[in-house]
Amino acid sequence: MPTIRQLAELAGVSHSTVSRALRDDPRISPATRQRIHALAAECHFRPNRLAQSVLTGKSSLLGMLITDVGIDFESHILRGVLDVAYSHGYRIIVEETAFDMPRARQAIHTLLEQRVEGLLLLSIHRTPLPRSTLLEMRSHDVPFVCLDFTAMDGNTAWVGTDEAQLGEIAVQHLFDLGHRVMAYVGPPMGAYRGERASAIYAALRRRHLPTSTLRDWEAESAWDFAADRALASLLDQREPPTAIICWEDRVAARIIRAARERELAVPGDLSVIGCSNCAIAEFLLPAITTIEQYPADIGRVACRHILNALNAAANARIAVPAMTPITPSLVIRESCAPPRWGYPPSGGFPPAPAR
Amino acid sequence: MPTIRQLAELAGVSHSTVSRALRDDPRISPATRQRIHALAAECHFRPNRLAQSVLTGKSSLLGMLITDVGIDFESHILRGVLDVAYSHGYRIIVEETAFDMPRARQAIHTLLEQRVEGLLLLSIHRTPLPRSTLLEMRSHDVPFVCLDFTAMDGNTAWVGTDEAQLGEIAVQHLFDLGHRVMAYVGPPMGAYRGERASAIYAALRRRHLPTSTLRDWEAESAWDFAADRALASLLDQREPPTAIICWEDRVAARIIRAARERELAVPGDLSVIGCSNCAIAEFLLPAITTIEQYPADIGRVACRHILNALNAAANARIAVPAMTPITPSLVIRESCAPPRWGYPPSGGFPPAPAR
DNA sequence: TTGTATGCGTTATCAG
DNA sequence: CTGATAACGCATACAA
Repeated sequence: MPTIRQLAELAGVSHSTVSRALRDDPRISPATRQRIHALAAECHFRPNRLAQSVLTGKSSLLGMLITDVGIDFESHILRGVLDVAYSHGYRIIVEETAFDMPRARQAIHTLLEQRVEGLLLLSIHRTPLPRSTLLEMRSHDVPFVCLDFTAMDGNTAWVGTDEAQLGEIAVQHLFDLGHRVMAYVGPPMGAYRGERASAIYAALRRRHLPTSTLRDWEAESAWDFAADRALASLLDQREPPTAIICWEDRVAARIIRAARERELAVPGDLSVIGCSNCAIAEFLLPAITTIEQYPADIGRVACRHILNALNAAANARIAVPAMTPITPSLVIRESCAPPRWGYPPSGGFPPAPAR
Repeated sequence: MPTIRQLAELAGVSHSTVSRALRDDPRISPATRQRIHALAAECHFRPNRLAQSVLTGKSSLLGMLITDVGIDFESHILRGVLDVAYSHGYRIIVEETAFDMPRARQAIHTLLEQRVEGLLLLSIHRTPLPRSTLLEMRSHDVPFVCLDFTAMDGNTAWVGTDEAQLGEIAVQHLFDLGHRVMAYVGPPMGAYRGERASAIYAALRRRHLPTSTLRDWEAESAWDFAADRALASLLDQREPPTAIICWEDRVAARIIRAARERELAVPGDLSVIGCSNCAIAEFLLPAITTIEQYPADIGRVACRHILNALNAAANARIAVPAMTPITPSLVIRESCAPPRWGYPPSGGFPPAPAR
C-alpha cells in the first residue's frame, strides 16, 4: 500500500496536491483530481487514518465497555450503539469487563491511549459506581455515559430502562386482570439491580396491595436461582400470589416450568409476566407476556448523547449531563389471565392450589 | 493531557529521555525514571497509541464484521474473539453489516484505513463468498479469517461448526433411541446455511433411512417460518417422522409449541432436537435436547488464527490458510425419547397421530 | 491551481 | 546515562 508521497511521485505532483485531490478540495483542477483518484484506486491506496488522527486530534473512535456481550440485553444495546455510530462515521472498540473493576479500569486506560473520543459504560459494576470512580472518570477529558444500571448520581449522563414505569406497567396489567396478590421474583431491593424490586413494590403500595416479599432469592449470578424452591416459598404463604412478576424472561421461563411441574396451569392457576422480551419468549407455550425494554434504543440514545457532547465541546459549550430513562412497554401474550377465582373471592381467598 | 514534550519541559529533560523513562529503558537512571513516572501519573499522561502506531506500523487493532450482534450465536462468537484479543493486547473494532454486501465492503475499507492488522468476517454473506470478493480480500495485505458460514473455498482460513459431525450426532442420537423416520426443519440444501441439511441427509442415507424432505420451508429470514404449517406438512406424509431435527433451538421451540397445540406430547409422540443450545433451552418444559456448537471457541480459535498469521508474517513465513471445524457435542435434556411404537412396528407403521 | 515548509506525538539512531 | 535530530503519514498555512 503506497503512501501519499509515493502517489505524488507516481503522479508527478506534490504530496499536498494528492492530499487535496483525495479529499476533493475544490481548489484542485478536475483533471488532476480525476487522475489522482484513478491512480489511488489502482494502487489500492487507503489514507492512513491513524496519521490523520494524530494530526487532527480526532480519532473517530468510541470505546464501549460491556460486561458480557453474550447476554441478550447487552448485545442488543451494542446493536443500537453500532447503528448510530456507523451512521455518523464513528467506529466502536468493544471491551468486555465481566464485572472485574480493575480490568475495566485497565480497559479504560487502554482506550484513552487509543484516543477514543468518548466512552460508553455498560454495567461495568454491580453497584452504582463509587464516587471516587466517577471523579476519576471525569478527570479524563472524554465524555462518557453510563448505560443500564451503572451509575445514577444525577450528575452523570445515564441512559437505561425507566424502572418506575416498568413497575407501574407490570402491576397495572395484572391489576387490570383482577389480581390482588402479586409477588416479584428477582434481585431484592438494595441489591444489584434491586431498582426493579423497588419500583414494583412502590407500584404495589400505591394500590394498597400487599407486598409479598420473596425471601429466598439467593441467586449466584442474576439468573442462577432455584425456581422450584422460590415458587414453593411463595405458594406456602397464607395469601399465595395469583400472579408473579419476574425480573427477566429467563426467570419467567423457569417459574413457568416449576409451576407446571407442580401441575399448576399458566396462566390458569398462576399468571406470570417477564421483562426484557427475550428472543424466544414469543415461541413458548404459553408465550410469555413481557415488558419490552428497547435495548437497541438505549444504545442509540447513549451513543447520540456522546456524539452531542462531542459537538457541544467543539462549540465550546458545556455538555449537560442528562438522565435519559427509556420508556418500556407491555407485550401482551399468553402467560397472564384473570385469576381463577376472581376478586374479591366471596368466601375469602381460595385455598392454596394443591401441591 | 500533556504530550511527551510537555512532560520533558516540566521535568527539565529532553523528550527522548521521557520516552525512554516511560518505557522503562534500562539506560535511564532509576532516579530520573522514578521522577518522570511520578510526573506522568500526576499529569494523567497517557501515551498516544495513534502516534506510536503511525511510527511502528502496528495498530494493535483487529476488525470484526458481524451480521447481527443481537443473535445469540454471533454475540457468543464475539465473546470468544474479545477474550483472546484482550489477553494478547489487541483491541477489536466491531462493525455490523446486516447481510448488506456494499456496506460490508465499505466497512472493510474503513477498517483498513484504520490500519487494523487483521480482519474477522462473520457471516457477512448469505451464500459462500464469490471468488471475486475473495480475491479482493486477498489483495489487501491483512490476514483475514471467515467465521461460521462465510466462505469455504479451501483456500481461505475458516473456522466454524463441523456440520458433518453435527449431522452425525443428531441422527445417531435419535437412531439410538429407536427412531427410524426423521425429518429436518431448516434451510434446505443449497440455500443459505444449507450445509446442515446436507450433513443430516448424508447421515440419514448412511443408515439407509428415508430422507423425508420438508418442502415448505419458506422462511423469510432464517428464523421466520410458519411452524404449524411445516409440522402439518410433515405429519401428513405416509410415513410421518417420529422425530424432528431443527436447525436452531428457536425453531425447535416453535415446533414443540406447534406439536402441543395439536395435542401431541413432546417427547412422547414426537421427539424434537435443536441446535446451538440457546440460553433459555434448558429452562423450558420439556427442556430442549440440543447440540452445543461452542461459539465462543469458534471466536477464540479464529482470533488466535489471525494472531498466528501476524506472527508468521513477522517471521517472514507464509501464513497457511487453515480450515478449522469445531466439533459440536450433544446436550441431552428432555425433548427426545424413544418413539411411542418402537421399531419396527409389528403391524407396519402406526397411523399418523390424530390431527 | 499547485508546491514548500511545518507540525502532530511518538520512537529510534546517532553522538556525546 | 542523556540529548539532538530524523522519521512515520498525513494536513494545512503560506508562498508562488
